[in-house]
Amino acid sequence: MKRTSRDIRTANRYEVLRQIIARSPTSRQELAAATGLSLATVATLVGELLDLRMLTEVGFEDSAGGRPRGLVAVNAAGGALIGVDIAETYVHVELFDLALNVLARAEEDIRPGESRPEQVVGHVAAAVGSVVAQAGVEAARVLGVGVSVPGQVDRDTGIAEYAPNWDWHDVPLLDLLGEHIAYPLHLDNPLRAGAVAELWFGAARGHGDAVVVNLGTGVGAGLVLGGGLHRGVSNSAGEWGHTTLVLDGRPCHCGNHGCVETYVGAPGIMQNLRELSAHSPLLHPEDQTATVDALARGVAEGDPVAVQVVRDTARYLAAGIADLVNLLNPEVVVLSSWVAARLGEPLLDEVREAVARHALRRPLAATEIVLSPIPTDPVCLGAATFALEGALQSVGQRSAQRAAGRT
Amino acid sequence: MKRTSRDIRTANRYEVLRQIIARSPTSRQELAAATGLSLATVATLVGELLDLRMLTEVGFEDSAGGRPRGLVAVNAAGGALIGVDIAETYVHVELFDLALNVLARAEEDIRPGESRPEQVVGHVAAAVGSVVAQAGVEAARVLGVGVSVPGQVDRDTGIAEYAPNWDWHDVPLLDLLGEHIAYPLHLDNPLRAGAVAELWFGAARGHGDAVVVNLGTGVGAGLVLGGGLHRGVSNSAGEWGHTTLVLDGRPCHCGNHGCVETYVGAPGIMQNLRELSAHSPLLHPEDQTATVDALARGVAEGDPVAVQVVRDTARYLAAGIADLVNLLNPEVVVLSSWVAARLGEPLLDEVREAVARHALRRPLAATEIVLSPIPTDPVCLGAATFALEGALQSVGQRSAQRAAGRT
DNA sequence: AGGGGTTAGGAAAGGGGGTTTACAAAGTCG
DNA sequence: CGACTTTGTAAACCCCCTTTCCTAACCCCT
Repeated sequence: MKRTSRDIRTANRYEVLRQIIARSPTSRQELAAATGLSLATVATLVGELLDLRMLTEVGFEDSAGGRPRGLVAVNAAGGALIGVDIAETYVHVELFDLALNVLARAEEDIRPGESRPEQVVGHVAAAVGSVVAQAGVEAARVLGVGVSVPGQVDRDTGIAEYAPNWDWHDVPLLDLLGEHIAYPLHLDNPLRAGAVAELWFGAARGHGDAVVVNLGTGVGAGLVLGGGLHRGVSNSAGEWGHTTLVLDGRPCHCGNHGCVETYVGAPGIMQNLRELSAHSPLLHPEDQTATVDALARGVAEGDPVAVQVVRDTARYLAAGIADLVNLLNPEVVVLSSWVAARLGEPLLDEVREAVARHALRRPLAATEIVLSPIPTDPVCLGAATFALEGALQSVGQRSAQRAAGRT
Repeated sequence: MKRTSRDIRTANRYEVLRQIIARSPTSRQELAAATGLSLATVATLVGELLDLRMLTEVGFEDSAGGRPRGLVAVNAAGGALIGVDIAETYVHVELFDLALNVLARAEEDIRPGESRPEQVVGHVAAAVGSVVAQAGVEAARVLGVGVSVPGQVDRDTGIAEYAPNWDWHDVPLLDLLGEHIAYPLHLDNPLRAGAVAELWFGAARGHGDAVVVNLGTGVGAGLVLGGGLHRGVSNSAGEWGHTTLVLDGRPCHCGNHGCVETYVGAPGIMQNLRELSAHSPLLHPEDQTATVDALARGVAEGDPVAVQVVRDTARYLAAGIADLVNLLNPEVVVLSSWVAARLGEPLLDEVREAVARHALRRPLAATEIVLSPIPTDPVCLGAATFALEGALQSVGQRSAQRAAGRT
C-alpha cells in the first residue's frame, strides 16, 4: 500500500530485465528507448545486473558512424530457477536457466489418497532433486524455487490456507518444503503464476492492464492491473471460475450453480459435448485430456459435433470474458493453460466473435484477445518467475547492505 | 503507467488532506500516525497547504505535560469547489466549501428533446452561475469545477466519447463548457465520481481495494484498486451494469440479454415488482423514484410484496456482487446512489445474506459490504473531488515552478 | 520565580531514485 | 590524420522521504 522510491527502483529493475530477456542481445540505447528511462538509469541497472553475473556483454553493434553500441544479453549460465506446479493429480517441475529456457523436467503423479501434505511435499522434493541432478547445476547456482499450489495461499507466511481438491486447511507448506529444499522458496497459486508468466514473457508484456484467463480443469483469471499483479486484500483475487454465468445453472463443487467453471472448465466442456451428443466417440469419459484432444482433432477435420461443442463453449466463455472486458477495460485478454493451447485458433476465433457481440463497443475496441504465446507450461514458468522476482528483490537489498557495509 | 517520485508526493498530499478533512481539527502528530509518514513530511505538506490557505491553524491541544500540539483544520472559506452531475433528465450542481459542505445547490431539468450538447451546456452554465451567485463566493475563490457526464469520457481531451442516453458521439464537452465557465474544469463519469467520493469521504477511505456499486437508473461499479481509481486502458473500466447475470435473460438497451442492470437498476426493480404482482399499488409506472420510495415504505410497514421484491432484487444484486468479491477480493463493497440510499438497511441485510451464500469463503471473509455513508449526492461530491484533486495537482506544479522562479 | 522534565515542531543532514550535463572512449569519413 | 558522431560513464542536481539535532513551549516542583 505504502509506496516508496525503492518500489520505483524495483519496478524499473524488473522492466529492464524483462526487456533484456525479450530482446535477447540488446544495447543500452534500445533499452532506454523501450523503457522510457534515461540512459544513465539504464546503465546503472545494467551495471548492477552485470556485477551479479545475470547478464554478460556479448559484443558490439554498429551505430551510424559513431562508437559502436555494446550489446548485453542474459547470462543463461548465471543461475538457475526452478518452477513447481502442484496440481490435483501431478507435480510438474521445470528447471530454467536465466534466459528462461527449460534445462530439465520432472513429473511425479499424485495418486488419489496420496494427497497428505507430507506426501505431496515428498513428491516435490524428489522432483526438485531430480531436475537439479539432470541439469547438473551446482546447488549454489539455483537462485530460487517458485511453487504454485491451487487454492488460497498466504505468500508471506507460506501457508496454503485452503486447497479445494484435497481439503487442506492452513498447511504450512513453505516450512514443510524448507525441510527438504535448501533454496529460497516462493509460494503462490497457479492463477497468479500464469499471469506473471504472461506479464514477463508472454502476451501481457508491456501492458498496464491485462487479464490472463486460465482454462484448465479449473478456471480462473490472473489480473494484471496498473502494471503489476492484482492480489486483492487477502491474496485471493482472480477467482473468476465461480462467477455466476447462468443463474440456477449447472451445479458446481463450490456449492453454487451456474459457475463459469462448470461450462468452460474441462469437465464442463465434456458436459457440453454430452448434452449435444450423449454417446459421441469424441468423449473419453474418464480422460479430460483425451476428450479435449479429440475435440481439437475433430474441429480440424470438420466434425460438426466437435465444431458445435467448441462454439458452445466459446459462447459461454465469451460471455464471461465480455464481462471482464466491460468491468476492467484491459488492453489484452490472454487465453492460457492447456485447454486453450489444445483448442487453439478455432476456439479463439469463436471467442472473439462472441465477445464482440456481448461487450460494449468502447471497452472492446481497446482490447485484444489472444492465445498465450508461451510454448511451455505457463504455471511452471510463472512459478520460476516468482523466484526470479525474489532474486531481484534481494539484489536490491543486498546492494543496499553492501553499500552500508562499505562505509 | 510510469511512476516517478512526484507521484509519491501527490499521493501523500492527497492522503494528508483526506485525513485532515476526516478528522477536522487535528494535529500533525495525529496525521503522522494516521498516514504512516514521518513527522517532517507531514509538517512540510501541512505547511504547503497552510501557505495556500487551504488550512488554518485553529489553536492548541494539551499534550501530556509538554509543548501543546498545534491544531490545523480545513479552511472552509479558503476556496470553493463545484460539482456538476449531468444525468439523463436533469443537471444537478452543488457548490462546496473546502470542508466539502454544501453551500449552494441548483438544479435544471433536461426535457426530452432538449439534449443537444449546446442545450445541456447551457443548463450547466446557468446552474453554475446560480450556485456561485447564491453562495456569494468571489469568482477567484472557485478552485475548480468537476463535471460528471454519463458514458465514456476521455478526461484528458475533455471529450464525451459516447453518451448512451442521448446518442452523443465525441462531443468536445469541455471546450463547449469552457466558453461559458472560466474556472478550471475536470470531466469524468458518474461511476468514477462516486468511487472517488467514497475514497475521499466515504466508506472506501483508507482502503486499498474497494468496489463502489452504483445503484441508480443505470448500474455500474467504480473500482478502487491499489489505493487509486482503476480507469482501464481507455478510461471505461467499471461498466458492471452490462455484466451477464442471466444468459438469455431480460433484454437490455445495450443489445444483450440478462444484464445486471435489467434486474437491479430502477427500471429492473420495477420489472421485478411487475412480475411478482402486476397491478401492485406500489407501482408508479412512469416514476422510478416514486416506485422505489413506495417499496421502501412498504418494507418498513411489512408489506409482503415489497419485502419480496427487495429480496428478489437483493438476490440478483448479490449474485453480481459475489462475482466482484471473488474476482477482485476487495476490502469493502459500498452500495451507493439513490436506489441504495432509499432501500437502505433492508436491502443491505438481504444482500449480505445472499452474497454470503454465493461468494467463496476466503475472499468473502475479508470483505465488508456497507451502505454509502455520504449523505448528499455522491456524484456531485465526487465531481467536486475531481476539482479538488486537480487543484492539489496544480499546487504541486505551482510550487515547483515557484521554486524554479526563485533561482 | 526559576530550573528540570517533556513534548512539539522546525532546520539540516543523509540516503534512495532519476535525469541532465560534461567528458572520455571508440568508432567513421573525408 | 583530423573532424565528426555516437556511446557510455561520472558528476552534479532535483525530488522525495527520514533521521537527527536543536529550539520552542509548556508542566511541575522546589
